[in-house]
Amino acid sequence: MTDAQDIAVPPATPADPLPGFKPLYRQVRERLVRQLIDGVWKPGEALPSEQQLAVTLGVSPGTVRKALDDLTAENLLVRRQGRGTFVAEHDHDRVLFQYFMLTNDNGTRSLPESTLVSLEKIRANAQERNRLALAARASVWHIERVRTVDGHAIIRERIILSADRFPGLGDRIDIPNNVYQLYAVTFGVSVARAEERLKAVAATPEDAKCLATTSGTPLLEIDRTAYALDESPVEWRLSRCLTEDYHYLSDLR
Amino acid sequence: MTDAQDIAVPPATPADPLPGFKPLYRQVRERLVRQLIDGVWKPGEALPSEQQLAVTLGVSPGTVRKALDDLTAENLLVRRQGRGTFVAEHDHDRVLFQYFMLTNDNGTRSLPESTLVSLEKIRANAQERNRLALAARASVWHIERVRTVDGHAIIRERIILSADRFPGLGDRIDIPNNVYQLYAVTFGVSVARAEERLKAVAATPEDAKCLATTSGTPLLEIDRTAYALDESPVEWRLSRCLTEDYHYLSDLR
DNA sequence: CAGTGGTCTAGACCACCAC
DNA sequence: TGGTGGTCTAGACCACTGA
Repeated sequence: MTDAQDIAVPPATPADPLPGFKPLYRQVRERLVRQLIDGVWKPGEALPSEQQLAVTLGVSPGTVRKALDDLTAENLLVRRQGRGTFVAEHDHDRVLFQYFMLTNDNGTRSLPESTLVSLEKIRANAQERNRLALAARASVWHIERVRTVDGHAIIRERIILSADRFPGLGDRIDIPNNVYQLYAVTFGVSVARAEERLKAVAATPEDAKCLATTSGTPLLEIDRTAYALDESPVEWRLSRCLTEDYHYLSDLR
Repeated sequence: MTDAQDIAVPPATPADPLPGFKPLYRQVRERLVRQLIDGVWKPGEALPSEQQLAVTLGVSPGTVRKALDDLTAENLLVRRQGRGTFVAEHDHDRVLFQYFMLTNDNGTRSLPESTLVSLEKIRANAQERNRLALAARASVWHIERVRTVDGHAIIRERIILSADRFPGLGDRIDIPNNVYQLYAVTFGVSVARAEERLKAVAATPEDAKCLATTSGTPLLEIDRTAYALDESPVEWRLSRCLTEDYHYLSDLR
């Protein structure tokens, strides 16, 4: 067969409207992402084999492979030789290594425990609407937590979520430590990536109380926006961290 | 031809000593990296074409391509369609986007100007020897600079380098703003990647003087170790940044 | 126009895993 | 043992660049 520059459209899917010519493996990638968004395969489940996907999509195995390689590099899929290709889960390790960069100065990494301070639903202010791309009179959840390692409070965090996107979240008695798994399993929202903006700030009196330190102590403020598979903002999280015995690790490459 | 599980060793290069079986494209990658280290192709220069490399190395074009793809993903090479594959340079854009994460809160990015404060050669202390993997009585350069944007001092930085690896550096009248280009062009040392550890600290009186602020002001401390192509530590850099109008941008994905 | 990287295909065999 | 991903090969054609 020679170049078939577009995927033969199988069942019912709105074909890309003359996209200015994307490579085939790009189109395959986007088809797969859309199916991930639609929940065709859930986190932890296996995709069809490369061979099957190639047949289904009417594309050569090499092209499917390239698309899967890309998605794996983006941490959306996990490949296990001899077993298959799986939808990435927000398990302990992924959250620890991909979404938690605070490291003990002695080099060890661990996820702090969380203690819920408050959980309320309020009308979103302008900044919150902007960060989460919400409509004019939308509401949001405010989750306040203190996070501890070995009984030492090191992080004070506030999480802000669209109340529409996470209905009934406030009725939950327990907010698990790993909220990204909660988002995925209970609300069908998978966090695909995040951006963090870091500043050094002075502890407010309230910070000082939560973190057992003194007002004015320098804290590392982490301002995170997390995005879903469709690039919509899912979560706005503001953390303030004591960095006397910890540091934020960033790899430049 | 069927699988040739090892590269045919052309001229004179010590063949890998039974590596426990690395994939061919890995071996190709390592051969290429070694040639980069040896300066066979200098930053900005073009490598031979994929076709030529394949013939030279006695490997199929697809295998060469995979190795080049990996090196490109690591920012060691740059590919330009229709032109060739080039050794990555530490030009303004690379330094700005790969090695300078401080961003104005309004979203603009730019490299601050540098003002040299002091440059001296001293005996390395234990911590410096440890960070730079130096021998017992080695010496180091200390470069102190203040960095400004629009006349505002926002960063105070100290750079520590092995005096042996950068001979005669102290005789230079000018230390350019872009030191990584200096390392590469003048000393043949290419920085390949770096790790940064971030903390919030209180400004010392000296910090306060350099940055036109008050003692105790929260500063973002960036502790960077930069590594060469052979993974040896090249530079230890300690920066203290005013983050009232700036933030450190970190992508989680 | 010739030369380069970029895409796509097709098929072989290897390494690993579960049964 | 059969199925999966991982590697390697071979060759066609496309897209881009510069002379």
